[in-house]
Amino acid sequence: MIELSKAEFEVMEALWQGHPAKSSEIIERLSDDTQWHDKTIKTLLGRLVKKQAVNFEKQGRLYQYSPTIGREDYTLKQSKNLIQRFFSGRIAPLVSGFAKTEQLSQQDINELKAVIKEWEDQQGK
Amino acid sequence: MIELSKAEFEVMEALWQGHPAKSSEIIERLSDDTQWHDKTIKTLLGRLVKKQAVNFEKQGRLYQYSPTIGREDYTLKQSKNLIQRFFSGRIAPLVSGFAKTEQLSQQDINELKAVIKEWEDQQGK
DNA sequence: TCATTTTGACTACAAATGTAATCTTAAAAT
DNA sequence: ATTTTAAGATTACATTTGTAGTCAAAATGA
Repeated sequence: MIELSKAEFEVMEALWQGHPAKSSEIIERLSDDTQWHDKTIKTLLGRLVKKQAVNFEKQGRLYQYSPTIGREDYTLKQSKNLIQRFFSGRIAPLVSGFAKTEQLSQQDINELKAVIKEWEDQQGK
Repeated sequence: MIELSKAEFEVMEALWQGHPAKSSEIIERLSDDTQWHDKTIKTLLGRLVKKQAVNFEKQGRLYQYSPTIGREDYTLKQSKNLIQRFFSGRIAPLVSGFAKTEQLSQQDINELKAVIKEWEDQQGK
């Protein structure tokens, strides 16, 4: 599985916002959230290409970069990995701990209910 | 916040199992799960002391190590951090994604229901 | 008592990571 | 046409991490 460092993940975020994208666009997008030097971002892009999390096509002398992995896939895999390591693969302890100190919205509750309903329908079947 | 590497976290796991503990005990516990050389574990223990995740008391020429941070605290903080970075701080997307590919137990479901109930009681109040 | 083992302290070293700077070449500006 | 700029390639360098090895002192065994 492709592993991304935190900085690399930030670059992926910028790329997931829209692609293919030129390095100048990625740098532009990241300028909102970070103070990174453009050289830094180029370095990170290069590492992402090496890791095959990103690929590019040449448009003349410019490169058009695209992610090779989806945000959903990546974040979910990482989340599962953490849940495995920290909570023996069970999600409920995480949710109850989380709920104790974080604000849950009505939408969160609705989505949790939907998950439960789906599970119960599955059981009855 | 104290940040632990993966290897350091494994050592903490061994220490959380029971403490204070001598390095020989920690090494013994870790021998079940890893192939680490005892020197490696000593190094990691030293780094944990430096990071102040662990402290020790001298018992003669031996050290008795103890964690300074709780497992619950640490894992929950890291989880929140991940939820923040990956899901804008909302837990529901994680839960629904998780539920799609992982097995949920009846216990998980019960705990999720309890979280929901608590939230709803809070709202009505 | 002398050799051996064990503990903790210190040192080692490659890979990954954060954070750029320099070099080369082509395009853009004057 | 020459200078300046911008992109990508290559190089740099400190810190963190994984994974030990060496050294000194104390304890233990023969």
